[in-house]
Parts: sequence; C-alpha cells; structure tokens
Amino acid sequence: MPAHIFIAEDETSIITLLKYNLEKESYKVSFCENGEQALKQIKDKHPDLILMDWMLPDLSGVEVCKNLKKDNKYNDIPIIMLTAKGEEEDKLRAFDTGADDYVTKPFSQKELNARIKSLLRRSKPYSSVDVVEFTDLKIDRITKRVYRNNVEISLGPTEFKLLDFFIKNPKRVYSREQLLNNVWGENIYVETRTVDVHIRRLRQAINIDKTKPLIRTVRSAGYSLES
Amino acid sequence: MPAHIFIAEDETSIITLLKYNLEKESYKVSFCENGEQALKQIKDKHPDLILMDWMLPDLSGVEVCKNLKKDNKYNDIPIIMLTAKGEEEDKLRAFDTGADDYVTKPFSQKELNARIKSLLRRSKPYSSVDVVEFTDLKIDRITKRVYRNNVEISLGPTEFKLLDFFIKNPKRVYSREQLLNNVWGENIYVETRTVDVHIRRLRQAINIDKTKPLIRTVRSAGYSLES
DNA sequence: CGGAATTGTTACAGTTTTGTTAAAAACATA
DNA sequence: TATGTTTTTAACAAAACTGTAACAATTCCG
Repeated sequence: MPAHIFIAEDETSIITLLKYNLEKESYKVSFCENGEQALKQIKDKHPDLILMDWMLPDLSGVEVCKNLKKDNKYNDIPIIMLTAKGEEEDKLRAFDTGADDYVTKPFSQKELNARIKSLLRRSKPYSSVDVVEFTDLKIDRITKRVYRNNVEISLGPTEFKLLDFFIKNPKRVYSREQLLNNVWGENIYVETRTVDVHIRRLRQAINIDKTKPLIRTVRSAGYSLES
Repeated sequence: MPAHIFIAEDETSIITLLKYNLEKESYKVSFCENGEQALKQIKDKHPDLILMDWMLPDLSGVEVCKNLKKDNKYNDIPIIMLTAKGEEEDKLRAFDTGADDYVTKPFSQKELNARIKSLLRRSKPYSSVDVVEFTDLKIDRITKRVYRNNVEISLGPTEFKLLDFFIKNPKRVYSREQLLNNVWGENIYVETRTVDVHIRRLRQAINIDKTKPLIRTVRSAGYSLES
C-alpha cells in the first residue's frame, strides 16, 4: 500500500521530474496543473501528502492550502509548499496557512524525499478521515472493517475497495470505466462487465436485512451509492 | 500545560537566544551543553520536542539522535537538528538518523518557531510507557517480558518486537512491508513471506489456552492485533 | 566446544478471490 | 406486444493468497 502523493504545480517540467522521482521511490503519484482542479481532486482522491506550488495560475497554492486546513476532513494531509521565492516572509506565510514544510526551488530531490519520508512517518496514525460514515454504513480504512447498522460485514478486497471508492463521493454516478480506473487501476485490462459482477457481490454482502438497496443502477451510465 | 522543549547545544549565545525566544512563546525550556548529559536528561525528562546541535563536544548530536530513535520509548519525540553546515550530505544524514527536521545556522527565529509548531501539532501521543496492556496481554519493555492473563509467555526477540509494534496501535492493519520496515528495519532485505512465518510463531506463542485468536489476518492487506 | 534457540527461505496444500462467460431477467421504445 | 439493448445472476476455472512444516544457516550461551 504505497503512499499516495498529489502534486499541484503548473510547470510541466517540474511535474515530470517529480513524478519520475517519486514513482521510483514507489509512491503513487497524481497531479494537477491548476488550483481549482487541485482542490477538487484532492478532496476526491484524498492523498497521503501534497506537494503544492506556492503560486498557481487560477487559485493560488496558499488559497488551496488554507481551504484544506479549514476542513476537518482534509486538514490532516501533510502539505509541502514548493516556492520559488526564498524570502522569509513567504516561508512564514506558508507555515501560517497550515503548510507542514516547504522547499525552495530549485530543490534537491534527495532532500525532498527525506522531507516527504519524515512527514509521512509522523502523520497521525488515526484521523477522522480514516473512518467514513454514510447513512447506516461505516467503513474503517485502518482496521479494514465495514459495518452496517453497527453490524460488521465481511467483504473481499475488491468489494472493500469498491465501497471505499463509492463512499468518498456518495450519490455520484460512476461509469464502469471510471470504476475500473479507480478501483482496479489505470493500466489493467479487465472486461467492463466484470464490474457488474463485483457490484452484485458488494450488494449481496451489504444487503444484510433487506433494507434499502444502497447501490443504484443507472441504466447505460453506471452505478452510484445512495442513501 | 505548555510543551516542553529540550535544547542540546554547546554555544552559550545560541542557547540564550533560543531560551529567550521560546519562553516568550510560552514553551517550557530546558537545555544542556554536551551530548552524554543531553541523552541522560532527555531520557529522564522526556520532553515534547528536541532542538539538537549537529555537533556536540563529546557525543555528537547525530549519535544522540540515533540512540534515541533506536529506543521505542523515545523515538516518538520529534527532533530538529541545528546544523551550521549547509551541505546536502549533512542534511540527508540528519534525516537518515531519524531527525524530523533541520535548520541551518544562522536561522530565523520565526522560521524555527513555525517549524516547531508544525512538528508539535503533528507529533504522536507518547507511546513511552514501560508497561503496556491490551486486553489480557501485558508487555514490559524494560524487562522484555510478556504476559497473558498474568502468565508469562516466552517470545523470541523478533516476536517480541512484532508484538511490541502491534500493541502501539492495536486493531490497525499493517501490511507485510510496513511490518518489515518497522520491526526488521528500513534497509534490510527480507522476503515478505517471512512475516507470515513470524506471525505464526507469535500466534503459537500467545495462544496459551486457545482463547481468542488475537492476531487477525486481513487478506491482501496484512495483519492486526485484535482484542 | 557443542547443543539449543533463533532466523529466513522455500515448497506444498488448502482456501478464497477473481475474471469470464452464457443464459435469464429487466428495461425502454416503437 | 415485440424487439433490441442493458443488467442480473449463476457457474466455473484460473489466479492469488495464506498457513504450515521442514530445512539450513546463524547466533547464543553454558
């Protein structure tokens, strides 16, 4: 289970470099080149650590940072600010907004890696984001347990990941392709019909006392988690 | 209850400055000017954070750091290295020995304060007690003895470390890689399946009177300690 | 030194999980 | 109602994963 690092940075060359470097360290990496998108994607993907450019075209990195730190759900994600300016004022402002560390461009890859490792090591073992509830469903990512009405339910690994993904954005409809990409992985070839089968297995598992269906089929579009 | 910060630093002028500054921020401050003494006092006082000079007259800061990080009781105390050298090699070595951050002298007081705040915010609650209990299990880190229902159990060194690690965060599921990193060490090459074998040995050892299983297997994820 | 304890590796068996397929069912629309 | 499309369901074989025992290498200790 590699740590997932999110990069918000508008210089393509830096992204490329970072991505190469971090993936070599076997982190899972995703990125985004502007602030609005970054905020959205971070809330969606909930990475383990964020590398954030101090300046971003539309919504500045500082703003994104502030926004995240205000939200209980996301303020535990450590953030490293990437800043081109060496001035002290900026550094302090980075910390003030809630950043956990910063590096000044151009930075040493090795040093960055060390800082990342240090932050990941220190990040809280349990945080509110690890236990997510939706209606009578509860999923604990730390203990890998799932409950319905406080009754534990046993799920296979794929079904767990599937539910975990759905619960991040309940009510949102995902196509089979989206589910394959997010639950199975990006470069894996699996039949789209396979999703149906796992949806069935998940349904079967969470439909303890034939209450509400919870997983909705949207014909010719996909599936969603409903209350 | 203000956070207690310990300073290990041999330049009196810096100590004075730091002390003045930190007490103004209403931290409780204590200090020491050489390595041997520092190590002793740290173990005695168990501060919340340490500012450690990279070079100390007798026992270097690096050595003190290493020593602390090896000890389960103290490795959760965040350490900021104070180094006069700006060279990358030193910085990296600081992180390697387990330091959580470093600043280069001369440093900005404001920046240091920010880094301290960030580290304190992020630091774990102490797992620094000698005797830890979890359900009917008791582990004494000093005497290295383990009891179940007050009956002593004999464990090999690896099994002891394994249980000790599990008991820090009971119920949390750890992957085999995480266990290898935390119990065996970071740069050691051991097959992941070896974990299974030691889990079995630990299970065998603690399953005295066939009570509860205690160690849970989470398929495709790892193991956890359960009540 | 010699025996006991500890350690990491491997192979095998047993079980669970997974993806695929095909048939049945459900749905939408003319 | 008839028809074509989409989803549900069951069954099955392949793949993945874990538990266990046995073994050799190493360390520990009297």
